Amino acid sequence: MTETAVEIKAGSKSEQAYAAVKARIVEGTYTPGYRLVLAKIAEDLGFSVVPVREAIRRLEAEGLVKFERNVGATVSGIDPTEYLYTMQTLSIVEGAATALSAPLIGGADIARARAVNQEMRECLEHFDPVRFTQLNQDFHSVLFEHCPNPHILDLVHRGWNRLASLRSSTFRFVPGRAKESVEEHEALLQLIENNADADEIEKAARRHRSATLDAYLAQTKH
Amino acid sequence: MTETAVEIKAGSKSEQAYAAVKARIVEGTYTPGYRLVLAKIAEDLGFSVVPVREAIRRLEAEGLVKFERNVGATVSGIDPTEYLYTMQTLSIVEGAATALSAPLIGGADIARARAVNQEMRECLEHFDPVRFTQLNQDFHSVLFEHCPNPHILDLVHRGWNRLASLRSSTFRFVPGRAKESVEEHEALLQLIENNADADEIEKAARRHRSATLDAYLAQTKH
DNA sequence: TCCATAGTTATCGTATACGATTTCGTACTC
DNA sequence: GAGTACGAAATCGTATACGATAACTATGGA
Repeated sequence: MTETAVEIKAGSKSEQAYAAVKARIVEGTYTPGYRLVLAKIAEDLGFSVVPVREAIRRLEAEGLVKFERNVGATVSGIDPTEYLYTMQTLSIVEGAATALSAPLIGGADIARARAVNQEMRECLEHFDPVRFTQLNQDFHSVLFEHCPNPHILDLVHRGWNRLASLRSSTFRFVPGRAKESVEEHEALLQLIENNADADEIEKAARRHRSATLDAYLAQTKH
Repeated sequence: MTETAVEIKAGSKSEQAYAAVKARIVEGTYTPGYRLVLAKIAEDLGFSVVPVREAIRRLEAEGLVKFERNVGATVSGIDPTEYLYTMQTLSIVEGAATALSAPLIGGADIARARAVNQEMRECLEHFDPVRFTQLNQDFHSVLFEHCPNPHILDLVHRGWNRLASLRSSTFRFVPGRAKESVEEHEALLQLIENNADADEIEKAARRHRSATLDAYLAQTKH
């Protein structure tokens, strides 16, 4: 009886394993290339391998893990090509998510987003890439929390997870982009506030993402 | 030695099971609501339940199957809300896929697409909804086969699979839409042929999908 | 007659076990 | 010394087995 709550929260071992491994990947404990040995993970968690296998397979479907037959699973890295694909896709689904959410975003949401954005500005000055990246996600979460289409929202989240291993790399490697980003946030908020055309909002949101991609490409091309 | 080819083709049992069940769902052998009993499927295929479980989980991740803990798996149906979400998402990703592919589509591709579209016209006259739906997919496959972003292409395919259970329902239930669709195909081809603006192509492709959704909504609203 | 409850059955969830495959290391040959 | 072949260790893939959970059925009481 006393443990019912815990059990409900825990869910099946397969799900626990999924959540555990995913968390380790997203938070960076398991870095790209890390070899995920089923038996080892199972032992760590105190489970058998069967639920762990299921978890890995699920992560594979989300692109976080590469699972090769009779060889094993490794944490997916993001090579430049993958990065391009992912950012391009994110640009599209974030654009759509923003446009769909915009009419549902109220004054309180805008205020919250502004507060987050303000904190991001401060992170710029104190040079705190980790917090900046977290806040960046928070900012967009505020925009998307009213998104009327859960499928699209799901695609956004998958993209974010896929990029998780690059945590704050843009901030570090593409100087100036972070500052631009903050300004684009404000511009986006104003468009939403003024009930701008859905098309215009979508384009702005898209560009916000693809500009980061472009900055990255410009940086790495030589 | 003689069986190597077969084994390679077969892949792991988990994959075989995935392919088998997916095929049965997409082709309509398992209709929405159908109860997928692990032991039964396993027996059918001659496997044990473990690889079948993995297969079902994968299908769940794609939205084709609903898997409830300690209850079992059923083939997902598409209620009007789900349909809306899926079509809206498809509209977005197909729009993007078309716009990205357009510059890579050559004269031969256009010709092929036109031939398919012509056959679709004939299906209209002979009233052949099944073939029409197949050709419709073929048409778009021609457009997308050069898509430079495999992630986006994957999203398109997932959407198609998700709609598979509704096979040809639009044709049947929304009179006139099929004819419109064929005309929009031709218009789309002309835009691509004339190297129209990417934006314009994207919008046309989007509208092509969302018009079907609108027709459906208009039909069901009363 | 209808509802509640206890027992039964069907099905799921996971552990364990073992055969299959790959990988790595070692010894042997050229 | 380099390359090949063989063998051992690690790891995966799947079958089987069993405990846990939920759905079903039948029985008794209101």
